[in-house]
Amino acid sequence: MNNNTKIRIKEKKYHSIQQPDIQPQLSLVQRQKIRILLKPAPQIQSPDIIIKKYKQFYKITFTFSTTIIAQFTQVEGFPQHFYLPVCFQSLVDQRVPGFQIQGNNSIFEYQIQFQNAQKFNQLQLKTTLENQYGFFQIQYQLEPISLILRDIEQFQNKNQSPQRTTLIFDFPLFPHQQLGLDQARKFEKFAFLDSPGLGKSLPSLIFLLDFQKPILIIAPFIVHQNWVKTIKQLGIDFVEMSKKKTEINSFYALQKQQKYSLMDYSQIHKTNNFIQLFNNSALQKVILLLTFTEFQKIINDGLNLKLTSLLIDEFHEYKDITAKRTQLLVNFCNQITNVAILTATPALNNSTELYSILRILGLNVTMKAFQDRYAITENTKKYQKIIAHKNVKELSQILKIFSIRRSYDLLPIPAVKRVKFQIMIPKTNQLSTPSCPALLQLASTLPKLPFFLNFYKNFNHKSVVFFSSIQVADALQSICPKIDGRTSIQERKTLIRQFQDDEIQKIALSMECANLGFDLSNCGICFFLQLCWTAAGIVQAEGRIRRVSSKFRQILSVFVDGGSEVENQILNVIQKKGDLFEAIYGEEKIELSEVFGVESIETWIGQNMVKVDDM
DNA sequence: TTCCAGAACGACTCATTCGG
DNA sequence: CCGAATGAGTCGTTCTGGAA
Repeated sequence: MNNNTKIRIKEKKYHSIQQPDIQPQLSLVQRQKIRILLKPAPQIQSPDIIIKKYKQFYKITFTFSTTIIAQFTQVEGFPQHFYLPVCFQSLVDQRVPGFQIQGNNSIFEYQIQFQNAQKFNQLQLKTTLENQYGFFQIQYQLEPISLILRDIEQFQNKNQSPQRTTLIFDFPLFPHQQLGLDQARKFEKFAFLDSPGLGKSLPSLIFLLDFQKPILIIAPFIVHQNWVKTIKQLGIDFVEMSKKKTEINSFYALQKQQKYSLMDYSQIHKTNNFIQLFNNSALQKVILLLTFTEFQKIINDGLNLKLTSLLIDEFHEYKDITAKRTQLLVNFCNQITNVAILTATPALNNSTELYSILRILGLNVTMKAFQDRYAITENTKKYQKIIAHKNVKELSQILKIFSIRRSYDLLPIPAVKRVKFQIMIPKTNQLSTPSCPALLQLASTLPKLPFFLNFYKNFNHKSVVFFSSIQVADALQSICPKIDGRTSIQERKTLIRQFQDDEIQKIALSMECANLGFDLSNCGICFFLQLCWTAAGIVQAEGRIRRVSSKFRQILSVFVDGGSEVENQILNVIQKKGDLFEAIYGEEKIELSEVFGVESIETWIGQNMVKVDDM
């Protein structure tokens, strides 16, 4: 038996170790309904913080001497600890050194008393809370008392000895990135929901670095390279130890305190005493880059990661709260204090998709309560279908507290011109409407495909074609290179590089693959030969060419239209979904401005598509 | 509930490298 | 030189998302 064999056996042993799952036993109080009111309070004097447990309720008292009481009665749907950070934050903002909470289960009444009444008056406070947080439209439900205690404890700690040190990095942030970071820094858990291309990764990483803990990054494998790049950009010290396999695998755990080290799962295997390393508080400077499955493995191995902070990239992959992986993440996030969520498409289809974001951020309301409040459902024969949204303004206000979303208007990126490109198809070619959705996409495409292929063969401008069925991909292959689910990562990179370097003029991209991290800023025209089912998908796809680094002032987004019924159906679905986006974030809708024929496309391009450096 | 497509992964094969 | 270890590539499975 040689040395290597020994190591392998050791690792297997380590994997079989099952650590007991230690879950804190929370002492629960009954949920109760409260509503927020403001009224003047009598003057009280007492300097100490007292937390007393009675038979039926807890009484929590902070510093006294105040003139305002916020009373909470009759609330449904939200936990109290959800608004407590907000209260705390508003107090911190107003430089109020202390306040009081009095809670009483039996009479369903809570009180928060603010100290230092001279600095603001009742009206001011009410306006501030209303304007900033929509405080008085939001209704809350009480959480387990231990969570309230935890929040208060955190608040105490923060005020007495601020745990958070703000790190300064040389790398300059855009103003909007700085703004996002500033808002995030008021919270322990935060969601970065900016539009694609606005740069979410840097601020979110800095946000977590502040906490001085090991950082776990969960991201799809394909964007790992981007993260390595981001981390390098920050100028964080780490040492490259090996150049085997791929670039990703080339960073080994560096067991020195002064430097950050970037690791991935394969290195955990290679590090025998990883558990000891990770649990050692001295090892705070580790950034662990994982795919979700690797993360799952680590959790199953029983590795204690409770002292880490977590960053979840492309969070829309976890939006189904019933999915196993989402459940796992929610449970894990409840045990740790610092979480950052990143996604550019928080709500693709309906408002309930925002639920898992709020769960990760600490909301503990049931799915049913959330759905009742924010979605309109319709009972079909077999299942409950969500057909529309309601109370979106309120939901939007809640989201604006714990997350930040900005869209393109912040940046000097090219405007987008969306047009319809009409292809006339002989009527006999139209297929009957199939029942299966995937076939629906295909059926809408097949009749126009020969015409488009013929057109595109002679189209001599740099452009991208988006498709969604592999059959279409195979057809397009005869004209230009394509990237779909079957293309390997290496191949994708090569193609993208060649396209950016003008070696290839035309390229076909699958809508699904286009979601992740491609930068095609050297191109100004995209064709949608097929559509996906969501407005956000289209924006994402356009986002590949519509970037800050783009060489164009205006990009052309062409919807290839065969004029069939099916296509109109799909477009309707997309536009309906766009409404939700607009209602929550006030973003632009997908609307087609003009109908172009073959000649008018050429003319328009000739007149408008000018590269910036040609001007 | 159904179906299809894609992502990720494990199991497997095959070729190459390494240690004794 | 042989067998074990390692790496690359392929195939099938599982899970998820999306529509009706």
